[in-house]
Amino acid sequence: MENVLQNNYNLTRKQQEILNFLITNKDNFIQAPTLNELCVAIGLKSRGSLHKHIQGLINAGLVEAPNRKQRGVRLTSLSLSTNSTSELAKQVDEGYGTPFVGTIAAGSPIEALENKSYMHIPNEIKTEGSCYILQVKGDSMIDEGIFNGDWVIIEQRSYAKNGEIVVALVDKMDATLKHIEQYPHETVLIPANKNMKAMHFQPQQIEIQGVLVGQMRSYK
Amino acid sequence: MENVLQNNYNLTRKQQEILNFLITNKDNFIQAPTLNELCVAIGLKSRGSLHKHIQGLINAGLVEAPNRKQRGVRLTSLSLSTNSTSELAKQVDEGYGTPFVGTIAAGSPIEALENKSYMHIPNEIKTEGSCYILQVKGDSMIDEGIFNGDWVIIEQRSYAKNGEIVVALVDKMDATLKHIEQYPHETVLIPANKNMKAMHFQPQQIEIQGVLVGQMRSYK
DNA sequence: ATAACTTGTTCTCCTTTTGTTCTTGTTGTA
DNA sequence: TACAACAAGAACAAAAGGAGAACAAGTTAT
Repeated sequence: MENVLQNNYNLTRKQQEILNFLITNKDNFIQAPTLNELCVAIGLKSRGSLHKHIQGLINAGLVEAPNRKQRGVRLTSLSLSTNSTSELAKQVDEGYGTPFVGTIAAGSPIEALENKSYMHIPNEIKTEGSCYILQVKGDSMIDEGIFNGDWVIIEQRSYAKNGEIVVALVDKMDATLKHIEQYPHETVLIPANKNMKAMHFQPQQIEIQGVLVGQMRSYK
Repeated sequence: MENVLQNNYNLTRKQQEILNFLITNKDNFIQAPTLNELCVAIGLKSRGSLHKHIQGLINAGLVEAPNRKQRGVRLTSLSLSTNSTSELAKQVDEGYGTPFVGTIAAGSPIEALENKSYMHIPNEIKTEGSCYILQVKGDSMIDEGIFNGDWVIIEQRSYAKNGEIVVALVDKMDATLKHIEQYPHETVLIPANKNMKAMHFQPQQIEIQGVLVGQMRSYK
């Protein structure tokens, strides 16, 4: 899945990611988020690092944060009204629910649906972040209790901790759902199926497209 | 669409919190609350501290408190009109969802929650019939991909086909989630766990309380 | 009416949180 | 190799928040 945002400004990738996060989650914050809260939500450990990105968004007029006041980061009306708003964000905002994107099978690209549809899923199996749903094809995660035909809820995110289950894009070609272990010189994708072996890659071969946060199954 | 908790640009976090409290509880006070009452309600020990926040709300025109008169704190028409949509309306509008009843563990009665709660689940994992949700304790269905802590959606029903997964009440005592096989002179409950054995009962010992129609899991 | 009590107000002193700026180091790319 | 993007963390000042004392104006009880 490509980046859902169109780049109308000279934003860096990270700035774009943060803007995307702010737009998709603007209704999820009771109060305008502080830098620390955003760090946690986005996966940064340093306020200082985040601040630089926010500063870039402020310069672009997309975000405002009262100088020196401790009142959090807010979107400007500009960023809310321009077409820089991602399709995904718009749809979530309009109350369609969580987008059901398509199917994921080991060794193939994600197969998108012709007509995107939406499901209303409980908050218990999704996160504050921007989430989407895939249907699983195959048995590569069977020991983890993820079966052929199950739906998985994925938080859109480009990083992961070791051991998390991720949607990984291999060589910009094949999408797959696996446990991930990332080391400086190697990234390992580990299926949860006794009959399958872990696969080893160069870190740059792997692009994380999301992290598993929930799962559903129908017995009908 | 927006609720009571909407951000006001000029307010600090505490001011916003207090304003939210006043709005959501405006009908719960017989008289306008005093500073001391608000301290108790909000969790402050010092009137002086609270007064500073109230002063900020007064300056913002959102609250009024007759100067020096001992009349308590009340909302202005401004704050009442700009925040008229209550969260309650939202809940009524959306319906209550599917009841979350309690937990089910092999070999124990269903443990009901004191405060029943509700989840909104997608139609894909429930049926037209009346459904409820249980949280699974234990590993008796692990080979079926139902893990400890998973939620299961149960259609309330007193009969089942052979092979279906049911909530079965054994001897009017213990509730359990198992595959069921019903024969004229015997009812068998079959766990989905290689380490556990099927259990055989007289038909009259078993009472079916529902049939599994869906399952959910959180990886948060 | 007087005393006792409430209540809003102001003040000082204090801790925690937050935004900001820096330096250091890593990584990916032209 | 050089450069931009990015991350982590230290350090700092201002803002936000909290406790409590003191006081004056109103209210209540005796």
